[in-house]
Amino acid sequence: MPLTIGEAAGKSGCSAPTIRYYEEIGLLRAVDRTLGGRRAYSWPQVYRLTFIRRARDLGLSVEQVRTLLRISDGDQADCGDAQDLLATYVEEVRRRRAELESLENTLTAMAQRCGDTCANVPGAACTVMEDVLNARVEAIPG
Amino acid sequence: MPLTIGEAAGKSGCSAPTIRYYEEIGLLRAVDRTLGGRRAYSWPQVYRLTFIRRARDLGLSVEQVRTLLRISDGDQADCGDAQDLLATYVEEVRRRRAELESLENTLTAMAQRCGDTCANVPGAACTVMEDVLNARVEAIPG
DNA sequence: GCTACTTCCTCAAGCTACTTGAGGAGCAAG
DNA sequence: CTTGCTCCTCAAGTAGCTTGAGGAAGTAGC
Repeated sequence: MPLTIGEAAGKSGCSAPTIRYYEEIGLLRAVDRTLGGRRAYSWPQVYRLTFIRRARDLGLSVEQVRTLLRISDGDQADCGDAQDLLATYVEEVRRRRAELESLENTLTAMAQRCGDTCANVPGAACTVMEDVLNARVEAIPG
Repeated sequence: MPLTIGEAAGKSGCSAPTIRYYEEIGLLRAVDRTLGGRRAYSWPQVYRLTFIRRARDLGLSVEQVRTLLRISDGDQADCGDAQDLLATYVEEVRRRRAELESLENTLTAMAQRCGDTCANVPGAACTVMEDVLNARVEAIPG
C-alpha cells in the first residue's frame, strides 16, 4: 500500500516537484521505488512531508526545519533545542511584525497626504514621490 | 563634478553592484562614462537611486518601483495611479501583518505548551513536534 | 494485444533581487 | 614606477522552489 508521489503530494500539501526537491536536499531520505522506477511512499514519510509543509507554512526556513527534523529524529538532541529554535523564531516574527506595523503607518500617512493635497497632478509633482524620497525606513527583511 | 559609482553608492545607499544591476534592468538609464570607461553620475541620477532605495526599503517590488518611476517620469500617468499603487500595497502590508500576528500567537502557544509539559524529553516526544504537525496556518508570503 | 490517456521520470532552466568572485584595467599618491 | 584602491565585465551563487522538455511507466477500454 505505498503511495505514489502524486498521492503523497495530495496528502501532505507539497507538490510533487517539491517532494523531489526535498529528497534532493536531504529533508527526506530517498524512498523505495517500484519495479518501473517510480517513487513509493509510506505513511510515516507522508507525515514527515506534512510536518515539513506545516513548518514551512509557519515561515521556518528549510534549515530551521532541517534542525527540527534532526531533533525529532532523536540525533543527540532534546526538547530544549526545539524550544530554543522556536524562541529565536518568535523573536524574529515579533520584530518583522513591528516593522510591518510601522511601515503600514508610514504608507497610510503618505496616501493620506496625497489624497489631501494632490488633485490628479502630474506624477512628478505628487506628494508620494516626495514622501518616498524622504522616507527613512529599515529595509523589510524577507 | 560627476560622481563615481562608489560615491553614488555612498550617497544613495545602494551598493555599486546593485547600481549596475539597476542599470542593467532599466531602472536607471545608462549613464555617461569617463574616457577610461568608468560610470559618471549626476546628482539627479543619485536622487533617482535614492528614491529607488527608499522605495525598496519600504518593501515595494522592483516592478512596483518601476511603475512609480514611470509615473514620476510623467509618461502619460498622474497622481491617481501612484495613489492606487500605494493603496494596493498598504492592503498587502496589512494582510501580511495580520498573518504575522496570528503566527506569533500560534508560536507563542507552542513554546508555552512545551515549557509547561516537556522536561527535556527526547526530541520526538516534544509537544512542539506534535504542534507543528497539527498546525493549520496560511503560508506566510514573502 | 493495441491504443489513448494520465502520471511519472530526469535534467535543465527560470523566478526575485541581488551578492560574490574571477581576472583585469584605470587612476592617484609617494 | 610601483603600490593600492576603485572600477570594469562576465559568470555563478543565494533561497526555495516552479516550469518545461522529452521520454517512459502504468491503467482503462476495445
